[in-house]
Amino acid sequence: MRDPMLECLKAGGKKLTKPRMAILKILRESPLPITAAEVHERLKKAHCAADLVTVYRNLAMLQELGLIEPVGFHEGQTRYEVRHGRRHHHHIQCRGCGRIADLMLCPLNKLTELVERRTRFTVDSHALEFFGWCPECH
Amino acid sequence: MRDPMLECLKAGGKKLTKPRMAILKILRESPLPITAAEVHERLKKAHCAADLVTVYRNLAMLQELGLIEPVGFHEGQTRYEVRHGRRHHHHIQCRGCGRIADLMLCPLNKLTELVERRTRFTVDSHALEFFGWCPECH
DNA sequence: TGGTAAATGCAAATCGCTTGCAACTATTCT
DNA sequence: AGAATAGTTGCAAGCGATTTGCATTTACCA
Repeated sequence: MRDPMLECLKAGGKKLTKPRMAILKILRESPLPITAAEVHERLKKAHCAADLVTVYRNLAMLQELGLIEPVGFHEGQTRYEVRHGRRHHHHIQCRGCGRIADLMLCPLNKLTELVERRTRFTVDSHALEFFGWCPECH
Repeated sequence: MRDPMLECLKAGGKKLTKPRMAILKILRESPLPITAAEVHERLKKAHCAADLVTVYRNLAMLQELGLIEPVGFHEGQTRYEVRHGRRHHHHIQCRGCGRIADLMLCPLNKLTELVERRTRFTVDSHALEFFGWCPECH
């Protein structure tokens, strides 16, 4: 097999069903975080249509296994992005057209320690998104 | 008058109604970001009950005027926090009990320029939240 | 004080997401 | 290969957060 994501699924006692494989493929092919509705839409286009409920259930499961990560932009819906094999990074979204771009940087490695010292929390993860205007929108 | 928030409302052609003033008071008295439902609840307790719809409409309006700011923790609901007169800062939320704490720091002043150079977006704002475990939860 | 634009409350609608359940299907065990 | 079974799926219904339509009320400027 030799596919770390599939191996992780097996290790978790998950079955490699047709809808699941199609959903995973779509997630892996998307360079940017996508919503459940978008996954569902792309399934249709790829003639592997699965129910939207199935999409939600698989997204939840993949997130639990740590294979995908939620990304939020205050849009009223959650986007997801594959984690495996991709470097930790953040995003910027255009306030005009909603376009999202990857931001291959993270200034927080050093800061985490400071946050832990100040708050006495154990920091587990963080979310960082930028908002602004893309070249086309202004 | 001499209240910058009220002045901003007037400048926007907004009326200073009773429900609105009560909502504003609650937001200003909350040291941490709160949800629409929480505002609504506290209105009741303060015997200034207003409809939940009114709360939502006012939150949307205050956000448009830039007087309050949304804060998201992937909770399925949006929290809001007064901006005026408070220093720019971020938050950390406990994955166990949901408790939120202020984090009076922002490592992004310098970074914004780099982001703009790299993406060609004009950066307008950013959101940064930390997640972890508070002392009580572990 | 009256006129008017804005705001409110109520009911109903919408949206993103979750749950219950009966019908399937990938895997595992003979 | 075939049966047993645990995990999955689709459909219908449910749910919580937020929005919309509309008739009624209210702040506030002339």
